[in-house]
Amino acid sequence: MDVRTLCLGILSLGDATGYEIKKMVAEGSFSFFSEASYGSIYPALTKLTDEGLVTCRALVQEKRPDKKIYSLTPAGREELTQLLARDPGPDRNRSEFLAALLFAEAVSPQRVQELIDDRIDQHRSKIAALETLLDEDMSTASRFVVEYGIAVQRAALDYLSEHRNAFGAGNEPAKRLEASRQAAL
Amino acid sequence: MDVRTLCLGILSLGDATGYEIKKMVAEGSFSFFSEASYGSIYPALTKLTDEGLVTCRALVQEKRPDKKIYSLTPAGREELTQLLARDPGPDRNRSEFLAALLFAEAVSPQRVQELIDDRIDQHRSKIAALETLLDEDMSTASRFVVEYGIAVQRAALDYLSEHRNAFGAGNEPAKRLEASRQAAL
DNA sequence: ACTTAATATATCGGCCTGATACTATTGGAA
DNA sequence: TTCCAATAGTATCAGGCCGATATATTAAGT
Repeated sequence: MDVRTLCLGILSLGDATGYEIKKMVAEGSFSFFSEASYGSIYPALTKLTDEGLVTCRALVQEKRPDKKIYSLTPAGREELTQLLARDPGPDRNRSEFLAALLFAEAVSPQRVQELIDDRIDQHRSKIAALETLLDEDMSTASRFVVEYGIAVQRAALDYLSEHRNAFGAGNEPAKRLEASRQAAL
Repeated sequence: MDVRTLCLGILSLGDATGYEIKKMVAEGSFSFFSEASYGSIYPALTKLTDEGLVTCRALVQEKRPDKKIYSLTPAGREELTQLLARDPGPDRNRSEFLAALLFAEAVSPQRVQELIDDRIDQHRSKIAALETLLDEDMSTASRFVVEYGIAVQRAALDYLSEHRNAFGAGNEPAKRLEASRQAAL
């Protein structure tokens, strides 16, 4: 999902500033499945305004920098509906941690252990943060997404906890692999 | 993890061509946690060659286009060790599917149901594909990563199966949200 | 007194994706 | 048998996005 669609979607839930959108994708329940930087949010908001899909009103603040509050227009809502009608693409998971484990031939078993234990702590923190988000009067969709996130994080945590001793012996190096073996690697 | 490091890591497991590297990240056990396009792999390989971290030998084939087989040099292996010594960044999960659910106010319950059921099928396929990869004489690390992937996919599948009827009634729209509520959204 | 975090908008280099181009062979469907 | 799709390969490019950085003010912690 590109940042343009993400902004449209977030604004469909209520007005917001660029700064608030960034906070929502970084810390809110969006944080589990999306990301976006200022470098993409602000230009997207500007472009959406030019296209008439959102409107912007400036709010002058005395003790803070001025805010630009964006609102979805009917045309924007229509555009979002069109965008959401398409089949969503597959989920994408990226993990430097898992990559490091796969390439860890040169890394000591102690270091691997440390990496796994750190990751276990991080999953615990993430789960705690997601549980904080749970709230009795949150929407069905929000609850669904947050609980989904918790379930997945917990599965990772459990797997790591149960297999944290898997890397005992050394690993065997490889030379030139057969093509048939490479796919299974 | 940038494509440069990814190539170095894959080549540390055995020689490969750009085409093979692409196949491994797209279909092999790397597919669960990383991705890379030709547009990044080929330039990365060229640059790594220039830097002396990999070497390239051309293999002329009669009935196929010529191959360029890349091998890691000792300097490349050293560079990889340096790169892997840093703490891995956090995992990143992106999901258009979850986003679509959150923004689904305008979408019919029937469509939501369809979306969830499609996703359930996709998870089943992915799990089956990962299980195919499992092999008795695969390395400890590969097994760990693939099993991790299966565990996570299965958690998602289970959650979806158990909550596929969660979206019964309509959702309530929102106007301007309080900042304190937005974080919890 | 000093530094860190939070509030807020904005730009930019460079990495990366997705699409596309080009060529040739093999396997299966019509 | 003929044709199409998939496979095997390398390669480029427009445009999207991240991460870092700049700027400025205030609150709070040390």
